[in-house]
Amino acid sequence: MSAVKGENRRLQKQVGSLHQQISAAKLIIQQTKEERDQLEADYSTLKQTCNELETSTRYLQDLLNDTKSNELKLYDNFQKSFSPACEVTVMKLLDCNVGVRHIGNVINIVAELCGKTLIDRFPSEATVNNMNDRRLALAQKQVGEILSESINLTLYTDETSKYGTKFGGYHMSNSEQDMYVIGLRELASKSASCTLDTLQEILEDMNETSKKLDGNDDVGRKILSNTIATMSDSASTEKLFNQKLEDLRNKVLPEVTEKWDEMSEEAQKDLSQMLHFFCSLHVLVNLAVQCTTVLNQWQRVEGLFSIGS
DNA sequence: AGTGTTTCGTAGCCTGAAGC
DNA sequence: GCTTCAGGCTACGAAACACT
Repeated sequence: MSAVKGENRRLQKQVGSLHQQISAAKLIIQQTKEERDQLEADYSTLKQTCNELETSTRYLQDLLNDTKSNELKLYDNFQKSFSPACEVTVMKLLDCNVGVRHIGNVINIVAELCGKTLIDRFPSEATVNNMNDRRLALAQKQVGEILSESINLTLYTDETSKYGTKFGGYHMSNSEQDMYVIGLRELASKSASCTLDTLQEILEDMNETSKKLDGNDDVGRKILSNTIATMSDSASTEKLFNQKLEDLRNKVLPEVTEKWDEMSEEAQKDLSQMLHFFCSLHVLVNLAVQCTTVLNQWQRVEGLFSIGS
């Protein structure tokens, strides 16, 4: 009996020892796992650093080659397009009001000044025009981005006729008083609905551009919801336009405002409220026209009296 | 994706005449 | 000598088209 007990104790000891060994093994496995994770993280960091260094080396090598070489290559024959640096240069020259027909020559002349010779080709007028279209699209996207992030926007609208064609100008300013042109479009008529349709068209275009470039298709609605005031002339159509704009904005507000449903009715009403300002220049112009007519009349009467005397 | 060419209407520069 | 004005000229952007 005592032998059995002794054997039992021995076995229990062995089991205890095995448990200790298992725990130690588990600990080692855990430590190994942690070390492996750490090594993997280090490897990833080193790989990233290595890639960055390779990129820097390539850049410096290109820079060195460019410095050594007298040749300037703007066109990539493999990709069949001009380099991004060339396109940026063209856009900068267009910003300086260099005519599209002269861009190529300007690049050539400046290259000569820097002791470089252009190889292959430089952008033609048609290519510059294409780049200009892309420049405008980029500008539209940038304006859309800025305005959608701004608060307290004011919308300025005005219409004019030129050689029988009607045009609408749309501008916006933010709380820092920075002014942005968002569109100058041809209008079918100066009616309020047509003016509003064109504004919606402009916002939709901004949406499309933003969507194509970074997948954001909410720019137009954000700009509309951020618009809290309008400024226009005193034409009756403008007053109707303002009303229609408010209606449109009220439709959009619940869709883009966070926790709209949790807001009190009063808070919702405050957010929906818009301010409308009207330019009085036309009143002054009309006054000046009337004054001129009266003064001419008076001058004529005075003249008659002088002749009479 | 880019080139070359043409057409159109417009804006702005240049120049000469006239007036002060 | 300066300013203003009108007319001519040039360059411009935009669009269209055929082509590479």
